[in-house]
Amino acid sequence: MSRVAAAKHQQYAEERRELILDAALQVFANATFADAKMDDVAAAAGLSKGALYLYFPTKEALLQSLIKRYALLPELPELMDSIRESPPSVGIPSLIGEIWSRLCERKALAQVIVREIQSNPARAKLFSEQVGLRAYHALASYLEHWMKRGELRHQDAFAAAQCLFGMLWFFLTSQELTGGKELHPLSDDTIVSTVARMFLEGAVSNKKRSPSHRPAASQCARRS
Amino acid sequence: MSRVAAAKHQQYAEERRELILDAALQVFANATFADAKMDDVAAAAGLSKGALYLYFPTKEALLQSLIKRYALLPELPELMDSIRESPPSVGIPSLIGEIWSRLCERKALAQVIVREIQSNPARAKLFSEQVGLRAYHALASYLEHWMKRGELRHQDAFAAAQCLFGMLWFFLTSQELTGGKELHPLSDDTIVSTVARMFLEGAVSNKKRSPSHRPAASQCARRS
Amino acid sequence: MSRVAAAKHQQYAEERRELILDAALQVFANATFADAKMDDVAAAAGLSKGALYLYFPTKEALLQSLIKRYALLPELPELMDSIRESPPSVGIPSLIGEIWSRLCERKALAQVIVREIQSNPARAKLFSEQVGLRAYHALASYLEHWMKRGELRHQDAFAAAQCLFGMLWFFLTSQELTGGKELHPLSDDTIVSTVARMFLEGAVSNKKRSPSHRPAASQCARRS
Amino acid sequence: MSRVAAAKHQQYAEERRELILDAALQVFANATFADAKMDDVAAAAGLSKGALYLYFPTKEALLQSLIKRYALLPELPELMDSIRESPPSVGIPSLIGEIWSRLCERKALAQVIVREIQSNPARAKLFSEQVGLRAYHALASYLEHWMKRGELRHQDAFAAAQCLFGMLWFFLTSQELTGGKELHPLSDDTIVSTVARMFLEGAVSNKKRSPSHRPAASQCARRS
DNA sequence: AATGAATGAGTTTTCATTCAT
DNA sequence: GATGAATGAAAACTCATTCAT
Repeated sequence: MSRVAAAKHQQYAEERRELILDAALQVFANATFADAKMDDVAAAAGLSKGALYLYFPTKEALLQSLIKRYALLPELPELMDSIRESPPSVGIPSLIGEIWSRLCERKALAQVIVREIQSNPARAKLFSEQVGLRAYHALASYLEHWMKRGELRHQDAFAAAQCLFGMLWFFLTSQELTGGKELHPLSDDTIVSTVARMFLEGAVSNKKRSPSHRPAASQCARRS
Repeated sequence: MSRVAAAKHQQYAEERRELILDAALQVFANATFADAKMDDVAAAAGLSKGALYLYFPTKEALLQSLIKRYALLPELPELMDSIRESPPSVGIPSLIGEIWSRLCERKALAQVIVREIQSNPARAKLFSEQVGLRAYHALASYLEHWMKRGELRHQDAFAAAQCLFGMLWFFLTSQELTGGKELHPLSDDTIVSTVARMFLEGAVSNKKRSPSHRPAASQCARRS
Repeated sequence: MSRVAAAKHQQYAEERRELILDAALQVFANATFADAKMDDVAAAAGLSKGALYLYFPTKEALLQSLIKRYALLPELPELMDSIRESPPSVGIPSLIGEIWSRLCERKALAQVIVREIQSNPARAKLFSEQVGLRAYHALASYLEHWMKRGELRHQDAFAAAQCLFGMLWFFLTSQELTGGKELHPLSDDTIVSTVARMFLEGAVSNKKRSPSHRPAASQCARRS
Repeated sequence: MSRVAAAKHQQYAEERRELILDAALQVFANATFADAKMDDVAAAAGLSKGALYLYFPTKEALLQSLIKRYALLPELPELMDSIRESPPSVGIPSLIGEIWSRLCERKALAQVIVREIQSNPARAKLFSEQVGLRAYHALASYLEHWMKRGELRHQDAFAAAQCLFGMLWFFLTSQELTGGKELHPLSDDTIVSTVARMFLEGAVSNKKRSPSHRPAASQCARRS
């Protein structure tokens, strides 16, 4: 086979894989991985069952490719770079807005990941190495940068990063869980601004807060 | 059968169910529900497979009983009652400490719930009605109470409650996901105090904050 | 479970295994192992497919159990013992008769073994260790015994043993191959006596053979 | 198409078939026919899978062509002709040497045949008619020729022929089975001379044998 | 009430065969 | 003629559920 033909080949195969991964994402999002049938994936991809196995050796490999390829937030490092020099009061709201809109686009993937990762060490490792830690490090390093400059309170940057992700993640995944969509719908704007203010300023009323006298914080600090 | 005998009967059956649910929780926590075998549940309970079916008609019923019975935070309303009159600066850190210790005890249950609920509408409805909303309402009503009194900033109380739960939940579930346990271990105290301060005060450094001029929040509000 | 109940259990399971192995032998003998279906084995055993897997973990394990358990000639060592003191002129014909009748009983097993063993190293090793070598050694040691006493010609005893088995084996397996059954049927007696005489005396006519002058043997020896 | 072009065509197709059969022989020898994949045959032939089907309609047809075309000992009749006038003491050792060297060359084919023929009536018939019987008849007729001349003992010539083939066949196929190759290696010369002497003279020591008084043979004859 | 052997529908995976290019 | 992607029927194996004991 000529070099050109081989390259065409490669590209075709890549398209096929993409097509199948898309289909798999749809199917895995609507049921547990274990409950999802390869038949359904095939049907969703408009292919025969056998064709799936031309591109992925097993069902498990299909899932792992899904986790790897559609990394949850592959663009996070770039996002972080773009706001690195913006102070948190500007950078964080903007960052949260970006993350939220991207997470919403990838809700199905997020669902699959949250469900399938914990129960399986191999998948957990894969996610942690390929996806999870990078995001933490990028955000934590941004926070540390501004802690040093005195804009942000000194604290464990990794823990603070988790607080931020935690709030967003919970809004994302709890909408179905709590029937939030019907019972207490929140607009994207509300979510983003709530998280941003909560992360930056907390819930305490402004008038109750004075630089000289802040019992809440000191108490809290003392407690731990 | 005499009334007394019937009662004994009832009690015995109840004990059996309890025994089986405990076993099921162990088993379901270590694997996906779909991957967990009834054989394993039976073995963990020290019973025969057949005996399981004397007390639960199907595997699915077993899971649903699990979700119902071991509600994730059944004592939350009482907890809220006990701090209702404490101002947030005192009540919130205390509440967070209590919730965290209870969540840690029930990590297995939390894992099962987070995994199995989303993929199945019936289970989601069950959780939402029986468990989820109550917790939100209790916390939201506490927050609203102190918003009215001017201690807390006015905002969507439901959203604020989600922020709080989100941070805790994420710390709970992300430890395995991100390899947090080995790579960046955080003590329970660190977690509790970090969440408490973050919820109350946010991440912004104190000296940067002035009652009269707060660009972060306004910017944030404008942005969204 | 009481010791008695456990023992009963064991025995029951053993009977089941026996039943299944019998069925498997029938099925594997009529088709290649690879072509035989577990459904067919189940049907032949009067059980469901699932029941097979209660007693044998895989199809391959079933075959290997078959090879091990129904060793082709487990009684050969005893047979050899019983004729050890008989001179070859008596012992060999008797031995051949015994072997032949036993082989005929186990024709199905022999077919399975001859087909399935060569293509799979694991099976070949199993057969060689569990079954094959013992038989060779037993016969070879008998032959050596009588070579030392001068009753048998000195030669490689292992090779001579193979000649004997080879003739019998070939009669056994070639009947279907060559259509021997219809085209040139041979009675068991003919086969046994032919092999016995051939092994002891060879094909050369008696009158042509003289102690002083034997061109055949010398020529043969010179050739190799 | 002109006659010439058609002939070229024919020849080309014939070459293709030859190429494929060679590849198939390699592949079928290393695994069971059922376990061998058409992909492997195609790869071994350096062709695409589709091309195989241009020359053989099915996998089964490929096997049957293999059996027919590469008849195990097509040259046996000629060999027999060439020794027809040599007395057995000369002709048999020479014949055995020739057969052995040819069998060794065609070990792969022999393996395929012995495995695949028995389990399938159609294949067995094919082999028997096309290949097996011719060889038997040729050898049997040679033996009968020299029985009549008094050089060989009178006996069933067909059975005697089977004895000869059986010994050789067994040496050929048992080398892997019994681990003979490692545990008790025999040189080609040893095998050929052992079989030749065994066939002609048997195992009995010469000094024990007297023309006038031979209990072994008579006993043997009486027994059966 | 308790058991655990048996069931069989349902799932993943394989591979001979086809056919559009 | 040649290719190899696609097919789909078939097979091994699993496991929730049943039921005779």
